Amino acid sequence: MRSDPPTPPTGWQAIRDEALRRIQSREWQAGAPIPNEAELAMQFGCARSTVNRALRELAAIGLIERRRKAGSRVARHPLRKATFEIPIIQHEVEARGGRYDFTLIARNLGPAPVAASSRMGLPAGAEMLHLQALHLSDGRPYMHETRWVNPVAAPGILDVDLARVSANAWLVQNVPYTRGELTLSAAAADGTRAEALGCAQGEAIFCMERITWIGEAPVTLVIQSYAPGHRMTTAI
Amino acid sequence: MRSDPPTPPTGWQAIRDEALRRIQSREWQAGAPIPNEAELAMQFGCARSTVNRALRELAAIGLIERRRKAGSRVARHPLRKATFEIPIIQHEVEARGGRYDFTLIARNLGPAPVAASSRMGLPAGAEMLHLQALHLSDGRPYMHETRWVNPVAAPGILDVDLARVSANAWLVQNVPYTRGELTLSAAAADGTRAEALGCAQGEAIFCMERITWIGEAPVTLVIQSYAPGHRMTTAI
DNA sequence: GAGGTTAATATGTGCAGACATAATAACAAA
DNA sequence: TTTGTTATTATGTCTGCACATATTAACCTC
Repeated sequence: MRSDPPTPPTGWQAIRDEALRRIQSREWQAGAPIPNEAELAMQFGCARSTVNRALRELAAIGLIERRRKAGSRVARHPLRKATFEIPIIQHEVEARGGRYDFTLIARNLGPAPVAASSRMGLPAGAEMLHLQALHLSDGRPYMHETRWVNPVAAPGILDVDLARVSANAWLVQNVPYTRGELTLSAAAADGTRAEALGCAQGEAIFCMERITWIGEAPVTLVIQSYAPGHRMTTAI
Repeated sequence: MRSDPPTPPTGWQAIRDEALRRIQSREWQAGAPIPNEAELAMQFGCARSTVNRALRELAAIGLIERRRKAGSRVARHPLRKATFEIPIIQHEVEARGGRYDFTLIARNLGPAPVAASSRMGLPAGAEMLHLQALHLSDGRPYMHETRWVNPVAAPGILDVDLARVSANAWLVQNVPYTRGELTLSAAAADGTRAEALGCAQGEAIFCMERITWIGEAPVTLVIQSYAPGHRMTTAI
């Protein structure tokens, strides 16, 4: 049940861990400066660059703050960061031991509602491809997805048979994005989603919304609604 | 409105960006190997370690996959990672321009319900401190928090006036954790939370659950329920 | 062929030294 | 006191080199 590495790390990771230990044991107090890199290099008998590497990793996870000339100090408010992997639905389902499948519920090309176009920064009534799909695990509804695709940014998508290839899979392979925004929220299941997910209307569902851009052009807005009870977990 | 750095990056960041550009322009195709570090160092006229640094960053965000001897290749499924900062409520509220305040609703020392103790891996009926608090923004409910604290791992907390100092603030300053787990989900507001948050019972609320350990000992389990409409956003 | 051994190779990490840069402290001038 | 200038300092980064290590490819034996 233990997932720790059996052998203790060496090199820069050992130094990172030792620094971690000193922080956690309050040997290095919150808010207080820690010895500078050169001194730590002496203590650990290694090069400064090795210490630098170790401390840089700690700074990356928000445990220490570093400033030139001022040195490094233990973060007073360990503004820790949590990292989630943005799931690829098929993998996620299969990792849970389910058989993956998906159904294209709707496909319409036409003017998008203002709610969608404005989220994407496009003029009202812009022509967009609207898709609705249901992702299944062992034949049971797993996640409902409603998506708008800007055909200007992803022209090829109009010729794809999206009942065979999921829009996400196609986009990821064919229209790499340069920037994106991800929003998590909770929402009550409306009629459409309740029906698709097979749950009661008004039930609380976990939503993940993504917008991606290629350069300045918005590519797609997707709202994924998970079946009730879905949880997204990560180690911190 | 533009947040890009005005001056283009130099050094390893320039190389990272150039590699990024080649991936996004499909000059380096998804799934295909990219030139090895030594060759790229030649191309860019820099040392291999500089290329190494750049590619390591790209690997860290999941855009390329690296294996010894096999070399680096563009990830076929850009399993991108999203990083959220775990919010410190006071800062979050103030960043949104609100005035922060909080109220301790309940404080009980006694055997914890099985749901809580089992989540923390403690025997049923273990003695724990149970707290309920409401965090306010401009006097309006912002987030409801229910928390169990293991007094064995955080003994000092029993003597703290938790109506003045929030449990989170005290714990963060006094009991650094070595490991944690964070879970996001959606839930329907039960009676307690609906009343506290001033919303209808059954309304969908966004929940963040955290468990932290110090060594092998569980420290605290906290379930934070945000007022309806809360959204958690990050750039990817 | 199947299976095992050996060599080749790309990345991972280390070192010492150098200079760049940001932020501070010390100092001087108004 | 305030303001501007000049060191000083710790981190940021780069270089060139070296060796470690994981993984593959080539080879050899049966």
